[in-house]
Amino acid sequence: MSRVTLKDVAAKAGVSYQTVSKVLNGQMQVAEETEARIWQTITDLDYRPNVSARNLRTQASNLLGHALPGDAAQAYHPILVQFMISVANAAEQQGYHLLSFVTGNNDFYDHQAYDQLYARNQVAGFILSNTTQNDPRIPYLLERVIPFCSFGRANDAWDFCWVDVDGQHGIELAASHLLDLGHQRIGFITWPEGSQTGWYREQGYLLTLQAAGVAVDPQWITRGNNSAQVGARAMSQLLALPAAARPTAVICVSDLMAIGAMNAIAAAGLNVGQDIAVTGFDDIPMVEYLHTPLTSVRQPIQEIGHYVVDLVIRQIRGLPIEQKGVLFKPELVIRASSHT
Amino acid sequence: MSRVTLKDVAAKAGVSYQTVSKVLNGQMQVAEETEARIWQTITDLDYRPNVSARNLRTQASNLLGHALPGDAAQAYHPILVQFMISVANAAEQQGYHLLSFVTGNNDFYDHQAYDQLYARNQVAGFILSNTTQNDPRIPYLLERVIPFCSFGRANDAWDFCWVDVDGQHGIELAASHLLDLGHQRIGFITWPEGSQTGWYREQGYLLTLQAAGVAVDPQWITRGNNSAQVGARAMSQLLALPAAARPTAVICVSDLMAIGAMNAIAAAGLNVGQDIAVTGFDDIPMVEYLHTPLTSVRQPIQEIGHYVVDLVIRQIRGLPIEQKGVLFKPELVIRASSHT
DNA sequence: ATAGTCTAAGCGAACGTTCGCCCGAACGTT
DNA sequence: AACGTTCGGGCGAACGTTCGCTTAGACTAT
Repeated sequence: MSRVTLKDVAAKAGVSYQTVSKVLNGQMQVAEETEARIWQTITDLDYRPNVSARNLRTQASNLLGHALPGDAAQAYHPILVQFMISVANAAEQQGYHLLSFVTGNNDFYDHQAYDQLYARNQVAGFILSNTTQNDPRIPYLLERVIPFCSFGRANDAWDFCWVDVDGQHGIELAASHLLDLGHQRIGFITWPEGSQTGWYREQGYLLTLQAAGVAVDPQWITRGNNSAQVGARAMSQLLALPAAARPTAVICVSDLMAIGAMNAIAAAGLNVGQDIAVTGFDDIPMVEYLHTPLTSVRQPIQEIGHYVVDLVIRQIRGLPIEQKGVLFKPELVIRASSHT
Repeated sequence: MSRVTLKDVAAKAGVSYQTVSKVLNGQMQVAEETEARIWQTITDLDYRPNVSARNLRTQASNLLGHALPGDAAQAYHPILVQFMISVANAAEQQGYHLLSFVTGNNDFYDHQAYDQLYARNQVAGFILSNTTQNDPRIPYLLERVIPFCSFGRANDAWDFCWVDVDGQHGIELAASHLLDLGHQRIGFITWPEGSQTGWYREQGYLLTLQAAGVAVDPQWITRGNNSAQVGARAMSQLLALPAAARPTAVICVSDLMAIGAMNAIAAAGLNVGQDIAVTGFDDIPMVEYLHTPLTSVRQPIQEIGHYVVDLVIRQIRGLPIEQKGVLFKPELVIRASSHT
């Protein structure tokens, strides 16, 4: 436990403890000489302010809450750790820390846990990830005027802070790249309808092909949950199409699905990159070293984390916010899976 | 901010606020009737105790610190998220929360951040992951009598709390399985020397082969960092051995390396599972759906997380600890990569 | 009837800060 | 010489709890 307090420092420096507090908080009403002496005493005694006392007095908290998916099995969100790291880094630069919690009863979007943490003054605000369309957390937090920022968009009608990656642009990059390579029949493996993220990416796919004068065959679009298994099944369906309709390239909305698709291609005796081009999304560390290295869309996760934190803290501190929603442009990392 | 306090509840219930506190903390000196009335008032007003005030008064904290690797690039620790989830779950069952922090200056084992958090009374103890041999954090924390528990062992001479997976046993399972299938020349792709985790796993490899009467050729053992790239390179080296010495099966100490090895096998025109058997370690969600599904050793990460939390909290609360170090047995999940 | 025990609840204090207000001294202005 | 201003620093109070001690009243035992 932190033994040395303000009073100890004050006693040794020969001032009142409130004066020490002033020095710590930079309220410049202290003579330079005195201030220097106090600082010296602080380092001499290795004094550290007590967080609870400070938070109690200021009615604040230096913690930002971030929910983890409560069920470990469904937890395969490949860039979650990277996101958390960038968030933690950014938060710490501003004197905040990250509180990771799981929501009860396997219900990731349960607002109880959010309510609890905020009402008890444990956290000053929240960072949301895995945001979905109609995400119930958002109206809940908005209504209570609880500071938060989401990684990911939700309903357009809701006026809240978010940062997202421009998935439409990411898929545009992939699609343009494939068109440039001469592909005309391009498949699209995506999530079930209703996914907002999926919708944006699909727009990128549809609009780019349309702009290139390619008529999209509805059979080219296959949907399923985010798993390699679904990717493989979807790819098999595409391969089963008659030769005239069969895609020569496939865009996947996640690396996981792309890996499954590549499996299915190999299982069918075809070569990824030569017979069929494949692109993924996320650029998880492993895809660089797959049998055929995977072309993938990389999100600027570092910047996103920093911006998310900035937006929450601005709300907490009551600072002005220029733009409530911000899109970051991803980049396309081209590898052999789309290059021959 | 939490508007309603003990005094508000007390006023409405017609008692002193200290009495309300007694009810909250179950100090049974309150008449049943009064207690019921107070509980009713608490729910009526939706009262939540202020965490900072409580922590200040009790000189405690309800937070457990856990360091994330500060550098996102090296952060590909596939089961880290699952570990965190199990830890957060277990902690919350005991009224604690998880504070995730990054250590400064890309030095994961920097003790400054630990010191800072503990001295400021921000956390009550720590959970260590990515523990290494000679891990400087351990003597540091021990010396200051800061409660902590490590996921992973370190120096045998150090007397501290840890929970680990029995890697030796895990590799024994893999090796026995391969021996049962008739393999005699079994390669081993592992981390550089000096890794304690690697050493245990290597023991499992060496002892199992030895017990089966197989003389291990030193050339079968290849080392490198934990990446698919290194796995591929190591596998290429093994494949380049003269036919009489070339392994017919390979045990990898991580799935990532196993994936790299499978790449190299495919690139050499051979078939995983038929020409060469491969096993991994971690059983990350994806390996089930690779081109050839990967046989892998699965760690009971849920139990590990719960036990780690239990050990820290016992230290914090001064409860007895029966056993300072605990090993959990992993299981082998057999798939096609070692099965035909 | 008196002393002793028990129960329910109240009260003051403290945890370590920060905040706002006050005050004395020194200085400059008219 | 009287007055306003600034500067450096002190002081009391408060944030919302928990803890230990005290006490009024009721009950029991002698």
